[in-house]
Amino acid sequence: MIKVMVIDDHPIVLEGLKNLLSSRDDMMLAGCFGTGKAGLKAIKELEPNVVLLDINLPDISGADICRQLRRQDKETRIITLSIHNERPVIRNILQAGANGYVLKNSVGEEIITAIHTTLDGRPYLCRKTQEIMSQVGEGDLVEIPQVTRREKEIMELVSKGMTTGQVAAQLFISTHTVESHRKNLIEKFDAASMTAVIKLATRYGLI
Amino acid sequence: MIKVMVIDDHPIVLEGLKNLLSSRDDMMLAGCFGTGKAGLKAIKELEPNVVLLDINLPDISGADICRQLRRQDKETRIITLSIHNERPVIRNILQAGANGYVLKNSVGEEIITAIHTTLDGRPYLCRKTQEIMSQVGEGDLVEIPQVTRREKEIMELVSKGMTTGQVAAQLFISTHTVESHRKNLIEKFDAASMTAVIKLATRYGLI
DNA sequence: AATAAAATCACGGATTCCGGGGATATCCCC
DNA sequence: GGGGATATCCCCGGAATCCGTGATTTTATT
Repeated sequence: MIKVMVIDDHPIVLEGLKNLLSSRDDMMLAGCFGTGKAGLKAIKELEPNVVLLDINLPDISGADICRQLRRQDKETRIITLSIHNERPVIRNILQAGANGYVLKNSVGEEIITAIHTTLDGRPYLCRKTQEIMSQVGEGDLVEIPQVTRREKEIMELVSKGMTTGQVAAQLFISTHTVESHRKNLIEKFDAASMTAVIKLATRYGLI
Repeated sequence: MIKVMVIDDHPIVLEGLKNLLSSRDDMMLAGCFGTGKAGLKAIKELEPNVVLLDINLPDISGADICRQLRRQDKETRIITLSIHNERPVIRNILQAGANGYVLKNSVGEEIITAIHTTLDGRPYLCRKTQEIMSQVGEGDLVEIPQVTRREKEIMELVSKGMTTGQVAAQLFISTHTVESHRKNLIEKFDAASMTAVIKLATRYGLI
């Protein structure tokens, strides 16, 4: 019996996956969680064979969750779910230690296949994802930078249109500090300006 | 026999819809097009009963296509397809004259239901969309501004991180002109800065 | 305990952005 | 033909941003 855990903050997706799993008699649902924190804790306790993980959770990024699990040298297979079909996003999560990537508009069958394939020790990408990854070209060298909690916070406020001064006031820190973070972000994203950073971050689902 | 036309620039989606329609004997495919321009022309000639329209086409925005069709007082039902599940996007396209809105991660059944419902003269929103639209709150008063071709161009270049001067050089226009466009965009989006504009535009699928 | 990473603060100068004006030419639709 | 939308161009001043360079403190991780 395969123990499957689901971590996703969308109730509808959760519901759908529940139904999918309960229709199979070789799998069982080992828990449903809506946040990364709760999910991580539960994985340690319940030790599921497979985790279906939404990579856009409110608290922790999917990549971070993967890294934390891999650091503990877990055998748990991680199949990531996402609506994002951009190369850098996919590669980023795979590099972080995910075993599979399935777009949310895939059919249930693909998820079942993904579970079996990853348990066999092979990675699994859904149809559409395979297509995307097999195309050579443009966005090839783009890496998704690792942003810190604070930097993410800064990006979110800046993307709302707040100026450096306003962000500083909101976070009770100096404008100089905010400027430092902005500079670091521009450098990390290898962007020409904060505007470009915001576009990339939005597109990659970081904010 | 219901004549259904599909306008979508994603071959995979096109393929899926083709299969879906060919499996029904009360519907027929009245043409497949990958651009708004080709689609609009074809609608005038073929006069389909229903158009399945991706709202993010490379050349013309989905909302513009709806408006153009509605201006001609066509009876054609328009069912829009999209991956975007944001309130403003949905409301915008419905206001432009669409009869239905179906998220791309919906099942084929929903599309069939959408076709029948809209032909009965009623609007149709897919399950998820209904949920989103029935939630009251936050993004309620947000309208998606109507941007011109030129403004869109400016947004795209700015979002790449180009400065006003660089954009002007690229487009062979004066920096003053670029500044005017930026100002107009900020005003149209009711944003505090260009950064916020880019975020909104990215999120709404405008760029 | 030691090293690394993240977060904090600081200065100065060149450049850019934003908001407030105004002006002209073109195209499309009624 | 007139009105409206679009695209183009111009000016100015105050504010904010970007970039280089540097440093301190807090917080993990080993």
